[in-house]
Amino acid sequence: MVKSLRGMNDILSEDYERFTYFINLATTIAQKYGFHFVETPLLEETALFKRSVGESSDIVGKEMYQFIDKGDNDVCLRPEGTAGVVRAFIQKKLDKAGGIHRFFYHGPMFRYERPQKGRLREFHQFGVESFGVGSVYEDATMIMMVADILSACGIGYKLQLNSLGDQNCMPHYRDSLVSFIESVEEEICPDCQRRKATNPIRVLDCKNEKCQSLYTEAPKLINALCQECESDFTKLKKILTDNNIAFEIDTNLVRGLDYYSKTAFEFVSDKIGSQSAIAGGGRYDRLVEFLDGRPTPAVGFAMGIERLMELIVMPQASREGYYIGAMDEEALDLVVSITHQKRKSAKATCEFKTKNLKNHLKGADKVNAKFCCVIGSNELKDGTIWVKDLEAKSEKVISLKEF
RNA sequence: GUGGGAUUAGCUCAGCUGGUUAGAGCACUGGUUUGUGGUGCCGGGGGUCACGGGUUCGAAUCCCGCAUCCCACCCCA
Repeated sequence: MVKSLRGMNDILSEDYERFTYFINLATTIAQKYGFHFVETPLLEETALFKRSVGESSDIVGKEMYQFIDKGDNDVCLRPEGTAGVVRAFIQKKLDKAGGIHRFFYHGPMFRYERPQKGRLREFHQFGVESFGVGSVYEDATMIMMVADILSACGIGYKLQLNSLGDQNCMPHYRDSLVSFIESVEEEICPDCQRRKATNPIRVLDCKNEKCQSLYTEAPKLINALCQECESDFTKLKKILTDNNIAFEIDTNLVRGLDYYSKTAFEFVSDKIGSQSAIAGGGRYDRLVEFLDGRPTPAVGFAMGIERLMELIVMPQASREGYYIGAMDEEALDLVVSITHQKRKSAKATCEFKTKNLKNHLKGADKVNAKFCCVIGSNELKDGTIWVKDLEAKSEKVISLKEF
């Protein structure tokens, strides 16, 4: 039997109900915040991600579905959503048009990772990107939007917050951190020795106990912020506090993608195992410029839909529509025609087998219909139909015209 | 990519130190004395025990390999 590829799932039945419930809910909220849907290709030039996500990230270094297409182009399946949206933003010359542009998207992403719970090779993200607003109010707005979406889904979370600094303060901090790492280089774990070169900030959240004890002496980014980053971060904390959004500062919080600066945030859940980040985002004021656009401040976030799935609290499904069946062979054709008519205005299920009343009621109950409608020999003779409201438990016989 | 655990019916799982035709609950399906469901009763279908080898008179059970899922690392949503 041919099976789906490792780490790639089918979404159907109840999962699909849940999936679309989330998408619809998140879409409604994003639209309330003034965001517009954008769809970008699943396949992009590999160079786009090398330049945006950054080659130091494992995502680009070893997790991309990359290949040469028949036209000899180096292409890959998108491992994340932001790069494509930024590319589209620049390609449509919205950077030159100026003004504010707010987008949301959802769709599959691909990373060649070793799968585990909450980590798939094809997974789905819902994300938003805001271009043209440099104000930290927009950062706060992003966080509020995530909080709104999660709350609407009935999902509990913890919000972790950090500032990554900007091009003024981050390089200085990075230098001082690297020289600190060099001072303890002999004693740290091999992973950290590798990180020193690829992504030195990452050493801070190493899980090795020995490393952690050494890093208590390390310089903290939060103490090295320049004046602008410092005041933005202070302002952000005030806005969140004013709006009753609880957060904790995590000075070790690092976004995995190179393009982030200033505000970084992550929403985590303690109910879904080790892959606990359910949403993450931050500011990326330099990315548009990196991708050859006019410098444009930007901020965004992405949510991992598979990680949310089991946390979403669905509203109870209510009875809906009609179940229509026959108790006599002779009434079957009529029942099919009636169902066809009924479907112009409502959900209707037609039973093709004749059954006794009891079994029709069972059938109606199984498809969660609100009305069970049956035609037997009496009704066929009189041109009527028997209708029972399964919620109100009331029943009546009405003419087919009335029905 | 590294280390560990699991895999038996559509689902959740039993199945002892190898021993007749591999079980349960749920789900599905049929019937239930006069036309009343979700909540009665009786029946039925469904499993090359993940897959491939090996040991044995005999393997769901022991051994090896492989695939997938799960856990930790790594990475990240």
